[in-house]
Amino acid sequence: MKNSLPARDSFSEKLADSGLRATPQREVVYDVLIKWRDHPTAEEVFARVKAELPTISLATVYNCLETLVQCHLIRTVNFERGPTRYCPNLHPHAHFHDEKSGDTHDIDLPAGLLDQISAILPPQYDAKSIEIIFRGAVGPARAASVPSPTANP
Amino acid sequence: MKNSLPARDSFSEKLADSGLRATPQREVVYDVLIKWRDHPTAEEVFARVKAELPTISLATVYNCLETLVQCHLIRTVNFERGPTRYCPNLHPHAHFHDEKSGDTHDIDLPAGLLDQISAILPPQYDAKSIEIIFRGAVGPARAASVPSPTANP
DNA sequence: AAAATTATTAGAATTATTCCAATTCCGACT
DNA sequence: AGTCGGAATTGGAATAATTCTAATAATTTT
Repeated sequence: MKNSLPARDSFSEKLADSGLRATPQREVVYDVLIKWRDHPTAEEVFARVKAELPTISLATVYNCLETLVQCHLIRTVNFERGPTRYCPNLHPHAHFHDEKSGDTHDIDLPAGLLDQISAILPPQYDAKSIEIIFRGAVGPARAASVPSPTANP
Repeated sequence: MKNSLPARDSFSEKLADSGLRATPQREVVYDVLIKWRDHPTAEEVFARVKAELPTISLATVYNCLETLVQCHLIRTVNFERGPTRYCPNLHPHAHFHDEKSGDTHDIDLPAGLLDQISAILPPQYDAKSIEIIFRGAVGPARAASVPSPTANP
């Protein structure tokens, strides 16, 4: 079975599209984001990348992150004052911020929802992107229609 | 004609609800937010408030803003890295960030939209609030069905 | 392989915010 | 009115996050 993600190829390609090179630092920064998809801060990325490239500097991590954002390989996430966080999920999705744990989860958006939301804008407004952020709590799995998973494989 | 906004009353009341006082500094900070509804930063609020209270300190502006947020008199707005901005509009609304001018406009939400959006969440997720941010351009009023404005009054 | 370009690095500088300790203010009680 | 105590304000120091700068290193081009 071959990997369905065109990640490695499109990684170099997307950089090349902007006339930039796929350096070891950029690769490892990107790999770290792909591997731990928990919306880390630049400092957290720095800590993780150092395991692989012990001599990398924080400035380089900032540079790489900025570069990857420019090339549309990753996105920034900003809610609450505080450090910017980074997200390699490029599909349209919302973020759910769990106020208890501080964790942020990606929420996939049903097709058409974004169009529906843009429809509320007055005609002069032309939205290039829409960001949706939920804040709240993630409870224990609520007993919904399925009574109990006991008999499930 | 009496003012339809219960602002001044509810201002003192909402503070009192939290056992806090309506000080001149808090009042002027709040007034400034009500008067210029352009989502200013703390520094901008500081500059505006100084016209009225020349001896106020930046620390006090931060304190007042924080206090007003606690009492649900204003809200914070955070998009882009950069300073937190403040908004006295408590009705459910989205923000449209004009990338040309840098201005942020409030967009009223039609009734039911927030419920509809929350409906996309898996059952364990309980959202206390939803934030919607548009980014894009506010163009000149688009000529839609009307072919040309030439003959228009 | 020299020149030119691009990328990385460490540290200084900047920005935004919070912390702290010292007054000042205000309301309750004498 | 005078005093006590908590609440609020203040200026400056401290911290956190990010950007800037100038020097070096790596890669590509000539």
